[in-house]
Amino acid sequence: MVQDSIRILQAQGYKATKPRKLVFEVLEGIGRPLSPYDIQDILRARGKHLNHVTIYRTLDLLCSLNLAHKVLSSGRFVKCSLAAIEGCHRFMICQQCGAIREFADKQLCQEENDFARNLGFHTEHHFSEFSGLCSQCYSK
Amino acid sequence: MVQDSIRILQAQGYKATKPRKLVFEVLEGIGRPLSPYDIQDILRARGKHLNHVTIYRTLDLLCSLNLAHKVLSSGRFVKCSLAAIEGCHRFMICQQCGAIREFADKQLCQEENDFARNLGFHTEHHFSEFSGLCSQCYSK
DNA sequence: GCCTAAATGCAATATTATTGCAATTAGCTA
DNA sequence: TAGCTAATTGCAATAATATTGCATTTAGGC
Ligand SMILES: [Mn+2]
Ligand SMILES: [Mn+2]
Ligand SMILES: [Zn+2]
Ligand SMILES: [Zn+2]
Repeated sequence: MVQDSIRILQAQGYKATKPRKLVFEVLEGIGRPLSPYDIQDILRARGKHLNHVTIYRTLDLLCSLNLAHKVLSSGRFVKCSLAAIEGCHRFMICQQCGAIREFADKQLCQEENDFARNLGFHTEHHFSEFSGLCSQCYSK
Repeated sequence: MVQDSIRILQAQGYKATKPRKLVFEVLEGIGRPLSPYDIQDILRARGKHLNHVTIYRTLDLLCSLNLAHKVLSSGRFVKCSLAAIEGCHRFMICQQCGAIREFADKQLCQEENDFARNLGFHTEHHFSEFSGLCSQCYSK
């Protein structure tokens, strides 16, 4: 819900502004990764006009609060679908249809952290995206 | 060695051109991730002038042959340091000093593939970057 | 040395992202 | 509810990153 996210913003001392609500509504409603300019176009089509700088700033804020994520392999943004689930949030992305699914797994993270630790590296965050075929596309 | 990589290019039917050697020399020599324009600047300082389009095209080629990789979290490029090692190549990147280390681990890949498979996803490639502290920076 | 497919350079253009500053607004307080 | 103020937004300029089509050059085979 947009409402929930807005409450989180406010709880952190950020204002619940109209532009922020609009950007979040788009991310929530569309469900797939969008570039800042995609978001601007979608809003324009709805008769709402936002400066792209505002959109960038809003996305930065949402990402900093883990309410959204930047998908690095495409440079686009999605709403986080895992709410308050701890640990690093990852994506599986179908290279055929573009479907994206977010997941988290503590054990996987732990194994990666341990592996890195053995090499002397202290991990604070994982970026991790799987590319492949979703079940639908695979069965074709 | 630049020589080895050039041989791989040729083995695939690509020409061993001067621009390609120059770009590869820079990646090899500098050792840390560089943007296409960084590479252009470095070459310019050495009295060599390459069009940025050529650099982009060379980097695309090198990446397609896994002789280099794009580090997605920064958008920069590094020479592959794992030569012919199978499986997906990952990075650990120190957020303090920028040191980058490439690694591969079959078991980690297998566990990730299995995990995704359980969710119905058939993985073809992992993209994965760890962010944290290298041993040097950690001990400070 | 010649030939040709492959690669490069160039110019234009598109896309993505950031900055400083003036104008506006959300949320607090009286 | 009106007024206040820090936070936020819009605007304009600019930077950084990336792609395209086409004319020119070049590597590598003959
Ligand atoms: Mn998430
Ligand atoms: Mn590699
Ligand atoms: Zn699919
Ligand atoms: Zn370090």
